[in-house]
Amino acid sequence: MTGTTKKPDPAAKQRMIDSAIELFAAQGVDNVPVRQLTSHAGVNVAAVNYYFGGKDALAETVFGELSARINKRRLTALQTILEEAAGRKRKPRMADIVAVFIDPYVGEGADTEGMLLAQLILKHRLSPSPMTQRIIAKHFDPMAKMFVSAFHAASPEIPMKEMFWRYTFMVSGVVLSLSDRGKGNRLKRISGGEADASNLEEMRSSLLRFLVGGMGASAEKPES
Amino acid sequence: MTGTTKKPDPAAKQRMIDSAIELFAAQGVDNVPVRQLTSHAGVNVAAVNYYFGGKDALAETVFGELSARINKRRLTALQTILEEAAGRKRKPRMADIVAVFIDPYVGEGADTEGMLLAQLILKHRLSPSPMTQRIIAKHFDPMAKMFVSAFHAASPEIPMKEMFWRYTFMVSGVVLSLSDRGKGNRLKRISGGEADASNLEEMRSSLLRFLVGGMGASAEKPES
DNA sequence: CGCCGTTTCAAACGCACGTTTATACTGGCC
DNA sequence: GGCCAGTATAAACGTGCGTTTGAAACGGCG
Repeated sequence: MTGTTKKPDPAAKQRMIDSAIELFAAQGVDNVPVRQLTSHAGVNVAAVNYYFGGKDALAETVFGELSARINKRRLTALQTILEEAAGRKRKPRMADIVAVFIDPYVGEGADTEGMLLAQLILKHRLSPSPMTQRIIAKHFDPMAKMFVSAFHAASPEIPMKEMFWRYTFMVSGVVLSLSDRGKGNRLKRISGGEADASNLEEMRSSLLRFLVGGMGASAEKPES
Repeated sequence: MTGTTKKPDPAAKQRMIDSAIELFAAQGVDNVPVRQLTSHAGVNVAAVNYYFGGKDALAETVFGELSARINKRRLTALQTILEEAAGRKRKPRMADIVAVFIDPYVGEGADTEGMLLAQLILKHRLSPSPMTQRIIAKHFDPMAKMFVSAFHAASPEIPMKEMFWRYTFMVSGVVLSLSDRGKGNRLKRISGGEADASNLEEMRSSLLRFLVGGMGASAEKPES
């Protein structure tokens, strides 16, 4: 026999999580066969069931940690902005709030994390499952309400109902735009190579302008 | 034997197309097993291969007709707007162009067609295939360029590159927001029932305001 | 050493799906 | 009536997937 052995491998579980993060982010959970994941992690197929109880449970672990981490950061950042505005006796700035929202997707060092987050939201929108439902309800629904009221504080003349709509548009715009990389790359194609969704920095600044304009737009019927 | 016969059924092909439109729009191509489709159309499983050559080819037929129809309408509407603006010696109105873009999704009577269109774009974004690639390249890429230059005509101070970005954000926002119906229904949940993406009329007017604000936003760094 | 709980592994299972096959039936035409 | 191109049908096929199985290997411990 060759030297291949069956030694217990204490780091196996973590390697599976790391592989899951990388592959789920790049391809989406449903496009990653567990065999690809396990071979990428250097682990037997059965390991994912042995350690996590199934592919879905592994995804829940990964998404759960990600969501907690991201929304904790967003929560404190949002509170800082609101308190600072209250200290100045002024309204919070739209652009600051939008930045807090989009930075997990397109901020510095968001590369893998941002895509993973986008994949979670996309998966939940396209085929909501009990697993995605739990994550969204626990981590994102409360955050969403805080964002909406922060937006409302920044532009109080816009009704809350309208803000809920705009929040939905914003989430959708960010999440799906972020997925325009790799093969498809429509932005790059139609722009003749001028713009490219792989350029996160550029995407961030364009997104910021676009979203600030949209979130703060007058609630009257647009005419010109 | 019962009265079930095997008579040739000349309308079978059309019934399959109708069923495909309805089911693909509601569930997405990949979530419609051919057995569901054929039983919905009252037809044998093999019929889709016999008449179309496969599920993918059936989808291409359906999407091809849809895309041609929609973009022909959009093209003439866009030209009317541009000519009318030229006649007035004024810039075209942002809101008019945005309306032309979103109406296939959320305009009057867009219900099934809009969802079907959204499913096509979503499918192409999430897993581009040769089939979706053909449809997009033939019907939508030229249209996209016309939209971008129309937007540029409406707001010439905004660079073309920026407009390509914003066009991507717009497409993403519309398409993914439209998918927030049925089970998930996040908008309805977080808004406490105030807003609901099933209300197309309301969605249209909110979208219009949001997108006009975003597409026309200043290209300078936002500050307040 | 001998045992035992834990971990690893190759193989197989069960299922859902798109597709193909072989056969049976139909209606029109000579 | 007899043939034939076109169509309809049930059954089977092949594939990719997540998961399960049963046995083998390991490491710590008495």
